[in-house]
Order: sequence, then structure tokens, then C-alpha cells
Amino acid sequence: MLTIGQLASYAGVTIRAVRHYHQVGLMPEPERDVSGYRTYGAEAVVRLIRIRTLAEAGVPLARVQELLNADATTFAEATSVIDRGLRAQIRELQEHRRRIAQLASGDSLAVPAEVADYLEQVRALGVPEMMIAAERDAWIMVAARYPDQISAFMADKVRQLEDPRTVRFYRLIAQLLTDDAAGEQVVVEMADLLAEMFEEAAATGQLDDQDLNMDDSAFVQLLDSMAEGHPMVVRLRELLAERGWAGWTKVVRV
Amino acid sequence: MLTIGQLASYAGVTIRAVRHYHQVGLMPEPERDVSGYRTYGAEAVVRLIRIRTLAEAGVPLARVQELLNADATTFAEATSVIDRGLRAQIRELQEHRRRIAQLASGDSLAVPAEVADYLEQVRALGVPEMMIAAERDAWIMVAARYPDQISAFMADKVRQLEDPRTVRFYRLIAQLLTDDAAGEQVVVEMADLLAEMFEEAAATGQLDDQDLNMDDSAFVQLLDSMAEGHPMVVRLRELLAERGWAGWTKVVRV
DNA sequence: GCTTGACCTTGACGCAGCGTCAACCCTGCA
DNA sequence: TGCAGGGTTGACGCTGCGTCAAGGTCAAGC
Repeated sequence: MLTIGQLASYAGVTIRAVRHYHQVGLMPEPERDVSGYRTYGAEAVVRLIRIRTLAEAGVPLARVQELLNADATTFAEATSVIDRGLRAQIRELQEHRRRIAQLASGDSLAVPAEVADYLEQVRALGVPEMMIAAERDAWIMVAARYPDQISAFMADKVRQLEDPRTVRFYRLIAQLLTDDAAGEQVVVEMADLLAEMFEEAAATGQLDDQDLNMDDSAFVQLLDSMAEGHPMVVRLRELLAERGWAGWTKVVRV
Repeated sequence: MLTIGQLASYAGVTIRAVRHYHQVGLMPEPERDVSGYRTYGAEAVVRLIRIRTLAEAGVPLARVQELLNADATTFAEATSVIDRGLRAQIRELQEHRRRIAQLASGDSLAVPAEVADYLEQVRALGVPEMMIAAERDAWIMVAARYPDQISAFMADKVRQLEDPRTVRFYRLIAQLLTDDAAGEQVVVEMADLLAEMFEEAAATGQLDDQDLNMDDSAFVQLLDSMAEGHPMVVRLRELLAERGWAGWTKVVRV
């Protein structure tokens, strides 16, 4: 007769696992000797090995129970179900790998590739990291709220970078953030630039497109609020208001 | 400002998950409004999305914490570690699939393929299922104890099946188990057969090979004990003892 | 007969990442 | 005013054991 330790070592499992199987009813509690030790025979070894074989194949213990008593047909069905589950898990893990690989490349942490590309272009203009980070955060939110439209948004933004005035605008931001001496006049130039571009956008109907895309006003407010942290933004909005424009995420004439 | 439900829905997670992240310190507890509701700003949405992105990529929450504050180099290192982990998991699952597929085929539940093949051949001789099951159990144990030698053992057993006396022996077992009337004379014939074969094995040195392979006497006793359940086996051992042989799993001259 | 070390016993907490009550309070609308 | 649909904390549940804790037992050497 075997002690629990011997049983466990024959089957290549831990003592704790054997006791666990008793607890959940996978193996019957065996006879005890005079001092209370569990005593096992060979049939326990066999049962334990079969349990392990199934468990190591990824079968949850609850189903091991059923499978050990199942006929061939039931067993075959069960295994095919389990195999489907395993395949699904593998697919999931592969998806995880893909995501991790994406994360590992660049600052794309939590942003889709399109956004990362755009940010890279903005970075190339010399815009300071602080501003890049703020932009990234905003686009993270947009991507979360409008996952289907994010690539269209980004395509639009990339097109805007072709306009020299947009580039100039970003350069001014860089100047404001890096050069403490730069002050009011820079902000004024920015406001003028924006007002001019808004005018054009209104004329070509681009401002109307916004309505179709950003239909969630609470979300727009939320995005706007992200910018308010900076005093420069506050001042810029004042100047834009003087020029007849309100809104930030979504621009409207007032 | 957002409530917890709004925050959760922006990021596509459950409220419970958000509260969990507070609890484990992944997200700071935000301000409360007059009635005790948590109030969030946009930066919480961003942080939550980044947490989810990492978590869904299979990063344990404990590491998400570190990664969010890590620099690019640390981050790259960490992701490669995580990717290795994911690959390992995938390999494991694939191994599980292999095992499940093996289990699904035939009565190979927990026996290696070699054993299953051997049992199939024995079954073909007309040996009743009860005996097959007993044999299978014994080989399960042998395979567990001597995984490296099991295929050699089985090759040996298959070779033995070529001997007409072995076949005759199995047929006699079948007769004993199915025909209640069959009695003493069958067992005697079996004992004679075995004694003859043991004699030959001793002459050709095959019995010495056993010593090299089965070196664990406790294990041998255990295997012997599996057979003792049947009165026929007990009687057979008596007769073999009269003919000068002892042991069952491991045969010795006495 | 005593000590020592390896092995056995039960009981209970811990783990990851939340899901799911329970029991109660707050808000907005008809 | 009532009711639906938010929010709050607190606590247990799930999987498959690992890991103390606080002992009792066995075999062996002195």
C-alpha cells in the first residue's frame, strides 16, 4: 500500500493536488491506517494518472469528472468541444502578441497606427514632446469613441499638414512652449491663422462634415476640457471668440 | 465631468473593473461630488484606455503599473519578456491540443500510442474487455514509472504475440473469464505454458534483462498487487510456485 | 528511551481579475 | 410623488492548487 506522497510521486503530481482532488470529489477518499494516514492501492495511481492526463490537456477539473465516466461517443464530443476552446484561446493569445508587438513599436502605446504615424509627422515639425503627448491623449479618446472613423480623421489631419499655415501654426506652438519670452504676439498670430483657415473650411463646407462625424456633444465638451489646462489655450479661445469662432474640438461660428 | 459609468463606457470596460483598478492602485481615486459619486475628467479616460490596452494584450495588472511609467527602453524590454511569455503559453496550448487529439482516438485514454496499439492487438485475439481494461491499467502505471522504456517494453510484448503459445495463453484467459464452467484444468494448462516459456526466457537470458529495466522493487510489488484481485490469478501463482517460479511483473526462479 | 528529520494530518488564507449579489442612497423625469 | 436607472461600499465566488501553521507519526541512529 502507498502513502499519499508515494502515490503523488508515481503520478508525478504534488501531494496538495491529490488532496485537492479528494476535496472536489474527483478521487474517493481512501481508507486510513491506524494513525490516520491515507492508504492507496494501484488503482488509485491509475485513476490519478488519468485525471492528470486530462487536466494537463487543459480540461477543467469539473469536466474531468464527467469524462472519466463517459462512453466513447460522449467523450469524442467533449474532446472536440475542448479542442475548439483551445483553438480559440490560441487565437486570443496570438491577437495579444500582435497587440504587444504594436505597442512595442514607438510611442504607439494605446493609439492605433494611423495616429502614431500622424504624431510622428507632427514631431518632425519640431513640436515639443509635451504637446505631442497632449495630442496623443486627445486622439486616444477619439479613437476609443469613434474607432471606425479614426482613420478618416487622421487622413484629414495629415492632409491639413500639407497646408503651410498648419505647419506655421505648429511651429508657433513650439515657440510658445519652449521660449518663455514669446508672448501675446505669437498667440495673436495663431488666432489669425486659425480664423483664416476656419473661414476657408466654412466656405468649402468642411465644417459641416464635422456634424456628421462628431455627434456626441458631451464627448466634444470632454475633449475641449482636455485643452483648457494650458493658459495659452484659454487666451487663444478668447482671441478666436473675438474673431467670431467658438469651440475647439468642433468649431462653430458665433 | 464624467460618472464612473460614463468613464467605463468610453473606455469599453465594466464599472467593476474601474473600481478594481482603484483598489489595486492602478488608477488614483478621483474627487467625489456632494453625494459621494466619483467624478472623472478626460485624463482618466486616457489612463483607463491605456491600462486596458496593456491588460488586453495579456500584461498582468501588476506590470501594467510599471509599464505606464516606464521609459522607452524599459518598455521595449518588458514587451519582449511578455511576448516570450505569450509564445510559451501558445506552445503549451498547442501541446494540450495534441494531447486532447491523442485522447480522442480510441481507448488511449491516458496511455501512450504504443500501448494502445498493443491493446488493440490483444483485443483482436478475443480477449474480453475486462481483461483489456486490467492490462491497460497496468501499462498506464508502467508508462508513468518508466516513460523512457515503455516503447521498448511494448515492442517486446508485441514480439511475444508472435509466439503461438502466448496467443494460446490469451485465448485461455478469454475462456476462463467468459465460461464459468471452465476451471482447474484451464489454469493448469496456463501454468504449464508459462513455465515452459519462462524456462526458455531464462535460457536465452531474457529474464536477466528484467533486472536492468525494472529496478524499483516497491513498484514491482505494486503492479503484482493489481492482479491479485482475481482468484484465478491467485491459483495461477500457486501452480507456478509448484513449478519453481515466483513473481508476476518480474519473474524469478525459486 | 530520546532525538532528529522526513512525512503525514486538518484548516485556512492567497493568487488574478474581476462577476455578482446585497442593501442602500441619489438623480432625473412623468 | 413614484419609479427607473444611476451610484455607493462590502463581501463572497470562481480555478487549481501553493503555502504557511501547528501539530502527530515513523524509521533510524544514539
